[in-house]
Amino acid sequence: MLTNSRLVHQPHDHERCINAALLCAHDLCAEKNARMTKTRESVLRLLWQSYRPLGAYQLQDQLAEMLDKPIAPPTVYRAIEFLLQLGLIHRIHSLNAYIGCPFPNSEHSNLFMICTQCGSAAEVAHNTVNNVLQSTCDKLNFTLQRQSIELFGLCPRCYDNTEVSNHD
Amino acid sequence: MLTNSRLVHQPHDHERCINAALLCAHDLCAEKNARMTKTRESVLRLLWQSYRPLGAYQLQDQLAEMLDKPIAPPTVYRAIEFLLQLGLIHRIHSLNAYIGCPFPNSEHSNLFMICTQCGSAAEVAHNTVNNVLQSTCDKLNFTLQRQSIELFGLCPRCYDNTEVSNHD
DNA sequence: TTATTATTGTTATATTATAACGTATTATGC
DNA sequence: GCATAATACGTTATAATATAACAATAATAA
Repeated sequence: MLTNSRLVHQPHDHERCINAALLCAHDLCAEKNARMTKTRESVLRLLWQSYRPLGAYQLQDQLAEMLDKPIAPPTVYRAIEFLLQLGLIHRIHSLNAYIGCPFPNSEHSNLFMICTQCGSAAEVAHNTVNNVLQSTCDKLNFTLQRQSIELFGLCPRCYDNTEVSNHD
Repeated sequence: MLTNSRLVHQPHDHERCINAALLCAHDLCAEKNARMTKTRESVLRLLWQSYRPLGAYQLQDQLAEMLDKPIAPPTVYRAIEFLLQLGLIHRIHSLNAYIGCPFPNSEHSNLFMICTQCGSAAEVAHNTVNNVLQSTCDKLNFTLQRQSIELFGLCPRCYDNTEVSNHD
């Protein structure tokens, strides 16, 4: 199992995560002959900075501030589209929001655990899950191409907080 | 495993399915003291009639035709909201569309197999899948509340058609 | 340098969803 | 039955999300 769950839910030096992700993104672009422009990198950085998925118009606001100039929706959506194509970010459909992918190189489940309390989203890649889904598809003669798994509930931290408040 | 996969992908007397679903919906309403009005029943029928999920504005058009009067978006969204609450329909987030639930009574996976060719969506309830997801959440101390699983690929029929055309 | 391609800017608009408030309908107590 | 409350629907306006189309600019290649 591969996950950023602990990093999402526990304090750590997140600047290092962000920098590593950006480096990795640059490498991937070099490899694929794609251009990591200022706009695209800024969007990727913003998505990494946030522990929870950001909507396109939240990104628009933050990007405008970061680049200190007005940004129109198409600019944001183009950057999103580019990063999605490269697998550097994911779309969370049930939230109409986007988030940085912690392991863009590996085959994975596209599985997210989204906290209904704090909004954080952790990604999980788990072969067992993939295998079960694949075999279910096989049984029904469904040729699986891609998947989107969004789990909602309480993250460890918010669960603990709830417990504490229940003791009041 | 519980699924409507075969019904979705093979010819059959679908009128009977629709009528059974409507009857079942009426029962559920009686049980919960909810009102199955004409508008709500019409929306449910339309969603059942279609083998693929329908968007709110597709529903608006079809509902206007069915009831022979103009229908505004809020009317559609209210009916959708009502039916969602009762578990009679589901929302497919990645499509912004809605579909009738073939087994509203049973606990289930909220798992859909959506054909990228014909757009059909079959629902699957599978304990094994649920268990694997639950245990994955347990491992990461994530308290699962609900889930949305959307699998994309080729349904049996479209896969067969593709095979045939590959022989050309 | 010039031609070519890729990216961004800009304006307008499509698509999906909801807020707010008034009217009509249905259920309930008397 | 009738008054009352609760529920559902009609209507208008608008919010939130996303894309189309074309002009301007920047990066790359010839």
